[in-house]
Amino acid sequence: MSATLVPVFAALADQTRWDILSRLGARELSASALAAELPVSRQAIAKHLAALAEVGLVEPERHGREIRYRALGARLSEVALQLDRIGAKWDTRLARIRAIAERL
Amino acid sequence: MSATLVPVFAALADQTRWDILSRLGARELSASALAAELPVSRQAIAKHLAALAEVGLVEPERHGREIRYRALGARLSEVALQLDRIGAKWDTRLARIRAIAERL
DNA sequence: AGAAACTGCAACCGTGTGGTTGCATTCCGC
DNA sequence: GCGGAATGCAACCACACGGTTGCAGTTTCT
Repeated sequence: MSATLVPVFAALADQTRWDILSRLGARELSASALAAELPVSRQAIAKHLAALAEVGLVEPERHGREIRYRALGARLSEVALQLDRIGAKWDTRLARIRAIAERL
Repeated sequence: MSATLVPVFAALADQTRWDILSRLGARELSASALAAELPVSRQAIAKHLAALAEVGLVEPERHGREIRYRALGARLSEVALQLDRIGAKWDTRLARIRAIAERL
């Protein structure tokens, strides 16, 4: 059910990737451009972008000789929806148990 | 802004922890009880439960000589809401840029 | 055509972490 | 009170992963 979610969370469980995502959320940038703004090497950025693209959080687009990436908010919202559903399910379960307990 | 979210995603980026969470979503269980259902040792489960409790996804409750845990769906939904907000912000940014581009 | 700039690939390193085993400890029940 | 069943703590291990450096391959602009 949520097995496919784990890789997405793995991708989101890193501060550097959030630094990247927040910048890509504002405007499209290449790996080199990101490396100029962040305190890590371009190759590290490239790995992060590959990881983010793997789970659909980011999308590459050739633009001349550089490749710009953009953050996909729709994908993030999609994950958020699944999370919310799971959380809601847990709570309804508990609510049911509480109701039974009160009846006794 | 989202700095406080990273530890939560780190907690969610593990299949075993999802196995634990899905069981705790159905009913409260102790570490030993979970260890009986999952193919890992009790101590491993205890570590996972500590990690999950650390980010508020799970809550312990003494019940006799055992400690039962329950999954907190509200916390998960809270995270989902923050995620959705961030995703929406990215998309509005892009929409604004597209609007400007079309005007030119 | 050639130089500059950007991307891609590979090897390597240190650390964080999921997992284990072993033992100490606490607490219920007979 | 004592034995058993639960948790807690510590040391240890293997592997994944974030990061680096170095070099090769492409594409563009003059």
